[in-house]
Amino acid sequence: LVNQRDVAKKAGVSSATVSAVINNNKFVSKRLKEKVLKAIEELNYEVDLIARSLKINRTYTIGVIVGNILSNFYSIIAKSIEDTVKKYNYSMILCNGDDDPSEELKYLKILKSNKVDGIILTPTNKNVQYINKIIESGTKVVLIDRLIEGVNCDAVIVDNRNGSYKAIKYLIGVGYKKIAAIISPIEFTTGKGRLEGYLDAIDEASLPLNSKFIKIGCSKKDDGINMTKELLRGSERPEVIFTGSLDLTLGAIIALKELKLNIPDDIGLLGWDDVDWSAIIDPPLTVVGQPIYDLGVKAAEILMKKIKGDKEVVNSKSLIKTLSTHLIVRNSTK
Amino acid sequence: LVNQRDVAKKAGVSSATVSAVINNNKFVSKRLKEKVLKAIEELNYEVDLIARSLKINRTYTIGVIVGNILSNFYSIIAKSIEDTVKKYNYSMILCNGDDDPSEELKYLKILKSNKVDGIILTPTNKNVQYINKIIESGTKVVLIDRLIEGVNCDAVIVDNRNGSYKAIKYLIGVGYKKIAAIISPIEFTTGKGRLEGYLDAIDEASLPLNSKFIKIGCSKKDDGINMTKELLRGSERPEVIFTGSLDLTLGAIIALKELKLNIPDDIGLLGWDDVDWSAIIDPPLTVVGQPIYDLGVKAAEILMKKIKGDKEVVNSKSLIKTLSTHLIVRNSTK
DNA sequence: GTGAAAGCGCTAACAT
DNA sequence: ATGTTAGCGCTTTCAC
Repeated sequence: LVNQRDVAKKAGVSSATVSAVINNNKFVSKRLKEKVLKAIEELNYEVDLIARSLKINRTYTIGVIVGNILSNFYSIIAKSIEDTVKKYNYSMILCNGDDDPSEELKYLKILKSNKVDGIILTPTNKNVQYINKIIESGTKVVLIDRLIEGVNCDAVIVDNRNGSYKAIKYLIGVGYKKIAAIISPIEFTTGKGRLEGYLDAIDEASLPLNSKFIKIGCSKKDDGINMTKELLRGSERPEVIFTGSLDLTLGAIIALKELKLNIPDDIGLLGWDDVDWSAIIDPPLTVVGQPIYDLGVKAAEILMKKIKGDKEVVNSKSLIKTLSTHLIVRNSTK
Repeated sequence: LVNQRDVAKKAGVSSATVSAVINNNKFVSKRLKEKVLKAIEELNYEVDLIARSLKINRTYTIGVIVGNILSNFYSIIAKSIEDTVKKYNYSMILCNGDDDPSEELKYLKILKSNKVDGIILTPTNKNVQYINKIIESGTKVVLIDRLIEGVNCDAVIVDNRNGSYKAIKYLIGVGYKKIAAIISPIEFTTGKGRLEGYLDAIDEASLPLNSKFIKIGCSKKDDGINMTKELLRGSERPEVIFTGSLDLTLGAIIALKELKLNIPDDIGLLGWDDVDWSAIIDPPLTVVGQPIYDLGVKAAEILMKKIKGDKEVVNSKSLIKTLSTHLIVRNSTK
């Protein structure tokens, strides 16, 4: 490995001069600068970013930990964050927390050790202590999609309760009475809010609440498949299913197709998230759409401001930005 | 920040002893060990992985650079790699090369500086020099999905030419004559192979070759949309379109729906890659399926073996593993 | 068994 | 304008 000293030796200067040339932060005479550049060229030298960051504690990269790398929802989030930070000359490294606290912790540690300047994550609710430690250490953090108690930091989320409420209200409006819901864990604010909206709408319409119609579990595709099947095994069949996340929706569709149930004739389906395939599947899906790309953009922008030391943002300890959802009616509901 | 010296001071030992305790690689008396552990506990100390790796040149993490983070194809690849390396107690950080040589180079540098023990990437063909440099520096590399000339390293790919050949042959078999193809750039071995298969099958059947029926461009969704529309603007309309990548397929479907063309009555569609939505869209898609998850598993396993210094793998300079594709016939073709 | 000290590659005072 | 040097936090050889 060729290092700064090798370059310095070859150019006949000190390593400080080499550093100055590389970082362009001190005046170096044209003559020496050229010598150094030439030596760098010839030796094919490259700065060791890791050694540098050991020193300066800054890397110009941010880390992102998402809930489930397989989900299109998180792909879009990741892409929007990267697109945004790229404008600030920042790079992004992505980690798969997999909605698993121990994986999350592992990657939090890796990111911290790699001295990323900031972290954006969809938190599980088990690592608040460590997250606080990271914040105290000076690394900027912003939460996305989910909130957690006990950590004081900015976040950008969506009006979960309201999105869900509007959806169920719509279903009731078009005549559905037996409405089932498949929701992600209520320890997450997403699951909690989406369940609340469901409950509120059912209550408001004075519909009987049937606990057998409510399934709560992890939010991956397979969980969606399983919970849908469970739901349909019951003696009483719902007229429509509301699924409270993208992958839960995907799972429900797969299960319904497998059971050869026609949507919406045999059973209706109202999903969460509007993505590429939402409109092209059979039938096109009625969904609660959330501004996924925007979620990432907003989070990244807040993070960049915090990193740059923007007073307004830095002073407000925990700014929570809530974006709104909107109902998109297509053909999976009658 | 609390460091090893702080722990050493608190425990009344030397920092060498602290290091020994942490790494469990020297004999330390029970008495001192306990003291050290207690100090670590009380100070909430954590090793700085980056400082450590500056010293030992090992991180127990690998880096993955994918072509397009938005594509489900790459999500699956990433997940399968992570699942696999996790078994070896390795972590994975993911970067979005975005099929852009300069982004790829940027992330290659970041990964190298972060001293990842290995890298898996779907290469563009512009950074062979740098990739070779990385390999020479001792970092293990394995290519996935695409091959590039001029770099000597292991790779796992798919039988592109054959997959495409079988698909077109099938189309010809069921009576299609005017067969269009939308393919990713032929500088990539994927695009090249898939085009070859198309050409070979057309040739073998002595069908006239219509250059207007061949569109070659980037492999993102929007490119698929645009090329499909271009194709349909021509005076002569193909009877069926073959799309040579997942996102190209997605784009074609979106474009066709937008143009209100019925699949397969107005025009047939044969796509590439079998993913979650392939079978649930309208109509269910006939596709060339490739073992996506397996691609990642194989690549990760080879990488792990190289990192562990497995003789067999390390000695064979550039082992290319080719997995096979298979045609899945559904309803998007007549 | 344990500790002192050198050094990984870099940056930033400080001295010249 | 350029060089000397200390030190970021860690590991590891070599004394003791």
